Amino acid sequence: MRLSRYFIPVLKETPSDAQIVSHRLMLRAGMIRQEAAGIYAWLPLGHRVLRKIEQIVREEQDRAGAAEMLMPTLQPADLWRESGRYDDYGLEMLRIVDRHKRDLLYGPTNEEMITEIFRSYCRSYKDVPKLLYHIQWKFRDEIRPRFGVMRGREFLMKDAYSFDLDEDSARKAYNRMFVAYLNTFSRMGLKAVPMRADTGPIGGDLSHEFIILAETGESEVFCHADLVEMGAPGLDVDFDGDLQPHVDQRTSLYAATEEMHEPDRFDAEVPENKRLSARGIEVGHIFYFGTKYSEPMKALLVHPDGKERPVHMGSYGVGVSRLMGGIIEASHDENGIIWPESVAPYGVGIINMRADDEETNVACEIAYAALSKAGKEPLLDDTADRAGAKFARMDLIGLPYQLVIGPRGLKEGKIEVKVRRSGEKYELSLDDAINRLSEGSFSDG
RNA sequence: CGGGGCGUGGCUCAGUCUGGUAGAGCACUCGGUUUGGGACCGAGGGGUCGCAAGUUCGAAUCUUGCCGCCCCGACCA
Repeated sequence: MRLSRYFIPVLKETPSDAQIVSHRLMLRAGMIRQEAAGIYAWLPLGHRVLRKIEQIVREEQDRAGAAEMLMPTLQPADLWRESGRYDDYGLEMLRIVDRHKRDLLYGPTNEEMITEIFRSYCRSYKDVPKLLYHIQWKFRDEIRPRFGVMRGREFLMKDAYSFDLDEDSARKAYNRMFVAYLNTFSRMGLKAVPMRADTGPIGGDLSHEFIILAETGESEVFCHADLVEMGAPGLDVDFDGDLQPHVDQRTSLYAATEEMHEPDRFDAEVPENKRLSARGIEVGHIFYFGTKYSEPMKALLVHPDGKERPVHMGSYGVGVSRLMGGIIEASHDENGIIWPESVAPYGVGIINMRADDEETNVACEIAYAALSKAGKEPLLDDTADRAGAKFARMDLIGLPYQLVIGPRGLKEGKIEVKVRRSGEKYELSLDDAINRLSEGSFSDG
């Protein structure tokens, strides 16, 4: 993409509304525009990152054996009357009446609808297990939206739903999602720690929140420090094999959010030098809830013994739009965003230092064509702006690598590569720079 | 929803207390000088002062109502 025809309305000054760093940087980098409290338009740069995050989530869901589908944003109220949640959900649910005076709602989640779909087609123990997911916009009319896209009213979410014969088999689905989440967040450059979450009336140990540590996190969290650096199982993990060891390895160490925290246990189980208390951002939540919906909604399976019993379900959410804020919170400096390569809107920023210099233009075009061909998705700054403005803007939008091409360097046959994260600069020939960027032989640390 | 605050060119804000008919910086347009880390000089365009009613000779400024937005709290992917 050429910047001269692209649309990145960067802001020099920080909008007064934004308090936390990710919100500020997203506004300043021209990624989003607020249209109402907690409702945002995604401008081209923000939209590209959103799609990259979404795609990683999708790939890891598919790898874990989940099947993608898409449910509507609007749902009939009757579905929610069946589960009893129409009245329970309260004002957070946005209710809409259509021209026929039928009650609708903008879905805050999809348990009811997926249960309705499942029960329509699945009757036998032979029909399970099933693991379905979709990535869809949701709306929760929060009393008080804040923190930009991290706590908006409208948000993009991946939610998966599992259907199994009993709790034991449901645990296998749970473990698939547990491992898939570790890999998903790891691919985005995040260190996500699974923490035991409240299971409500169901009880048991099958609910975890996936938390990334950041100063601006919404809640306080407590965990064994080793969990943070444990890493993910890896993309070659066998999802049809036994995943329990991966889960056990991470659930055997103490990790709890504020509401689940037990100070005495924390002190007893974690050596003093490993006790970590920090702020955390919840980016995923997995939950086994048994027959909570299948029972009232009559999603029943005939078991081998001929008897009907409600199907056992779990749900598994990832806050896709929230993740963007989370990634920025975890990866930025005073000059702007530092995108991990996997979610960066463009791979390399090419800065044309002098758009009126023929030799410079030619070199930029060569680099642009070569990097495009190599799949590096270059963004070429071909504007007539001054050097300082270009550097500042490129730092702000945080592409992992910058290629600086100008007359001064070209005189010596050199151009400059800057690694955004480390600030390291390399003076290279144009060909070397193109080759090394194409191969990915620079490390962004 | 309780508490606090804000709404004035695209952005950041001053002006409101003490009413006199709207300003600055940035951005934008034109001309010139510049050009490797957010240039400089000159000229110019752009504002129903959130909306409505009221008080007044006169309202951005005072009064009332409404709307929107932000922050703290309770609640949430």
